[in-house]
Amino acid sequence: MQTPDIGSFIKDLRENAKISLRQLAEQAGVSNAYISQIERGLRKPSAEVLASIASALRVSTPAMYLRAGLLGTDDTHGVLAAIAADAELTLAQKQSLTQIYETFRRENAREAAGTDGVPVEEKP
Amino acid sequence: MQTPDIGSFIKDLRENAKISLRQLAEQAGVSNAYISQIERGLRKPSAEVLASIASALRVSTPAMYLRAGLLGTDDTHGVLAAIAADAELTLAQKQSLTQIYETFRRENAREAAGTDGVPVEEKP
DNA sequence: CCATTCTGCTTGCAATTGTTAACACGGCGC
DNA sequence: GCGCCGTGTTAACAATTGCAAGCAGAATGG
Repeated sequence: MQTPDIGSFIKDLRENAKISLRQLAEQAGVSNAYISQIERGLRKPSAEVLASIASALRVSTPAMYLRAGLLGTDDTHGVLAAIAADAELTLAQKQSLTQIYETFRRENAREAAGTDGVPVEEKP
Repeated sequence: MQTPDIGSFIKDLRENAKISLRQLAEQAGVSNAYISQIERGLRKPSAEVLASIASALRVSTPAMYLRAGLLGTDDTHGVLAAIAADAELTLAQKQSLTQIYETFRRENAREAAGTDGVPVEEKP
């Protein structure tokens, strides 16, 4: 596994924030016992719990996922992730953009020829 | 939940790719029965399984997470997600950049103490 | 000295994930 | 008719998540 351990990452963040196990548990909405087990690597938290903890620790969800090994590297261009995490788009807009982008990518991969009818605008 | 169902999304992608349940299961490395249950909304797949299915269906992991409701809206600027998904950075570089960025953001939030949702207790 | 109140840790327990069987239905060849 | 492979579905099962409740130890104060 690429993740050395997500527990010590969370623990570092928690101690850096100078809050106790129970305080973090309360803010994240999970039990204190579970936080303890997560920090020592005894349990592997789900994505939902991971996101809650990230929110409580003022860390972005993608950052936590990346650390947990849930977000990989080579399967995508950066564009999609940027879309997914952009705070200035609504969820519907994200899904539309994402789906369009994926459709384009699939078609490109299938045909592999440059006959492209719809130009793709690059957004800085 | 904002996601009506992740199952029909997967099913649509699978039928669009014209592959069977078992083919998708094999490529994703999960059981065929489980794919069936997921597509009908009987089970909620974990992030790992979701990522495997996404890979098998040639869809990016963030796109799948977004569709499953695991990736939210208000968590960050697009910067971090872009870092996470950038194929030209090593994992270690991503983590370093991410951590630095998060640290900056935390310090900004701490010093610009004004319109804040959750107060941070400071011990004098 | 004892009570209180922190800290984190351990122990059962319910709910869920994900698998390995099977199952029913349908098409095609003998 | 009978097999054989294909589709998706269901049932029983082991493994895991996540929680409520209680544990020991240290600090503080009556």
